[in-house]
Amino acid sequence: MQQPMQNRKTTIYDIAQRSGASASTVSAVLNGTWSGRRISKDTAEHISKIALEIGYAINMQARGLRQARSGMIGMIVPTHDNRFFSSLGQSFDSLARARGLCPVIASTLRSPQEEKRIVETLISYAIDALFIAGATDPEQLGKICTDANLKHIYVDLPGKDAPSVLTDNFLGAQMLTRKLLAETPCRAKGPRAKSYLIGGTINDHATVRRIEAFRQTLGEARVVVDERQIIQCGYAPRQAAKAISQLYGEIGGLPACLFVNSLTAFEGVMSFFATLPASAFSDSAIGCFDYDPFAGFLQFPVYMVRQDTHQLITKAYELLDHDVFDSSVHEVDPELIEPRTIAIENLGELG
Amino acid sequence: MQQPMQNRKTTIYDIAQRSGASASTVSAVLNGTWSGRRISKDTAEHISKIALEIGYAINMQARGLRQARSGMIGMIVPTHDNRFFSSLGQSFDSLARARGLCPVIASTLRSPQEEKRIVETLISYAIDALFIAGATDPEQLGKICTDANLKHIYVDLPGKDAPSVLTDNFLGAQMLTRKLLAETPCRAKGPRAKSYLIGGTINDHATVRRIEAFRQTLGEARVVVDERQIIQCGYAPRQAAKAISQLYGEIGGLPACLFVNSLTAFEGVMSFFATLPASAFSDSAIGCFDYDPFAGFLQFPVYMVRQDTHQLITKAYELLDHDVFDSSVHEVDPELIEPRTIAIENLGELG
DNA sequence: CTCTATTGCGCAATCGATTGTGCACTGTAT
DNA sequence: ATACAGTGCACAATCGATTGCGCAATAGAG
Repeated sequence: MQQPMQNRKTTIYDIAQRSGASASTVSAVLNGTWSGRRISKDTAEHISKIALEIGYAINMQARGLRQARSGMIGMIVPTHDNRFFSSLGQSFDSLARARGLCPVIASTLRSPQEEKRIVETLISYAIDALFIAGATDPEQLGKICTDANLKHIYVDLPGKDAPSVLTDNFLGAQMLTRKLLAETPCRAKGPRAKSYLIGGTINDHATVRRIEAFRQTLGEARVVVDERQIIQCGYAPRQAAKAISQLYGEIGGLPACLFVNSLTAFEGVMSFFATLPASAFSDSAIGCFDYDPFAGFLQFPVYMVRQDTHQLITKAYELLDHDVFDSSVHEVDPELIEPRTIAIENLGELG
Repeated sequence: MQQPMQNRKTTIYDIAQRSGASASTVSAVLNGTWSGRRISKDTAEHISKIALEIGYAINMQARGLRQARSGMIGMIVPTHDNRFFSSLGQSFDSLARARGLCPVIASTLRSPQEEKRIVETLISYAIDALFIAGATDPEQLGKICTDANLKHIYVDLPGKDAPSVLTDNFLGAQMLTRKLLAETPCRAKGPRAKSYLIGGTINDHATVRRIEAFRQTLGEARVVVDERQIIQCGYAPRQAAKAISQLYGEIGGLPACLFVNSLTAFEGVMSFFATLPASAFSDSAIGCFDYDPFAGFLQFPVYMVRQDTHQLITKAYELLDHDVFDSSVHEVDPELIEPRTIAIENLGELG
């Protein structure tokens, strides 16, 4: 059936020759516009059959050039190797393919130069839309997209010039803080009786909202939070390890309530915790914003907030479909995960 | 500087007009072949300046159409949301961009139909090469790639028609099994004194090699392994949970030595472990092929094997660069990670 | 001063699919 | 028989960059 080994790939012209029809007819048949072009059903079926036989595959670059679109949709993330972003990526990928688009996920490594380069590259490939998930300089990217007339949607961070889909970080942090306060053994005295939030940076909108909720929730419990209880050490495990170690030294133990602001920071915290005796945790309630299945099974209970990545991406696609281009903000509720629970799996590993 | 808002994007023809040069000259200047085409340095600089001013961005579809290449490189993985594959993805992405290629990672969800569709799609976009990491039907994909004249390299699974880069699964499993045997408390009696391997499927080459090593290493210790000690329950957490629960019932506790074949299976195992008292683990040595930072900090020690994803991808790119197209197999050593260790981070989160 | 090299660059075809337009033919109403 | 509407399809331009080829101008040789 297949033709042996032409070095050149088969084109609509090859099919035109074999079928006796013109290239435009073949094109119309293969892209589904044939009835609109008043091609007879017989012709259409004949051509389709030949295309199948010789194993025709369309050249998307040719189509894209003509149509000034590519059928690809892009998303930028800080890194792939992160539970949250890879989960976003999985949903992005599945939903893109479900609507016939080719997903392209690129990582920026949190570098403003890289994220600019990447977006420009994606624009050169004429992607049909861009999801911006994690950007150090959203304004810069927004301007580039606008100039290039590229639809873009912010995911997990708010943008000024286009719609955003966010986790309700305030709600999540509020749930987590309340839970931690409720579960705190309350035996700790002095500086150890305080609550601490560790990890993240002020540049990050999510972190800002979580801190607000942390403050307000503690305020409801008539506790005043001072600056030293909010430890902004970034996301890197190493920094977090250093920070928690220092705190431990300063207050002579773990605080009654510890809110870790990201999984990567929690990795660092854990590497310090590993040096402590089991008894060190008995007076503390520990929580983490973001979910990891194993983190729920440590020696001590860890409360976690799980963002609904699938819903975030689903909403983002809905905004695309409905041609929403204002700078509206759409929030998705996260979920509080109790210790020793395996959360419902993402699409990936249902097998 | 920027022109206000042309609906159409600027092309080399726009630059040709403004500079007084021809489109072919502009093209040569912008793609770097100008000295080969004997364009003067003055002209080149003049054109480059104009291109910068009006914010020209090349149309990669036009270039790709003409050159029958795209400047994109593809990789297929089962899922994004998996520590191993997302780590592969991160290295793939970084190294692609380092050599000026646009990375495209697509997930197959372990479906033969999907993986076929995806590869065909990528071929339609004229990707320059494809890394196949995780495929249920590698032969099928190999044939498609060969027919399309597409360079492909297998990563983490061996292919028959192209080079493969693999973790030395035998070595990894041997290291892990030896470690587990050395660390087994040896107090368990009867059926609980045996060693068990749980997770994975026989269809998977990695699993096969790991089982071989498990068997041989136990053989060295003069232990015969029967079929029931190798529990092939797939990768899904749920299946693994069921399997370990059943085993626990059958042998009246945990085995002296438990080799879990993947992180996802280990998630399922953990969800069962969470129902057990801490004392249940005292007679067992537990290990997992694949690494998770939190899994190292559970109530009991967990020995893990960490695959060197960066090296796997680096080698794969080297094979591309050196035009290796035979079906040679290249192995990369994994690393045994002791409990309570944070392994060296991947590129992603160096911050 | 003529003749060949070399320099510098433009012309036009090309990649493969899409799409606006128009031609030929059939059927039908007048 | 003439006109008119529909049917079914082909022609050729087009998207934007690349590239083989060739022409003009200048430089240097004799």
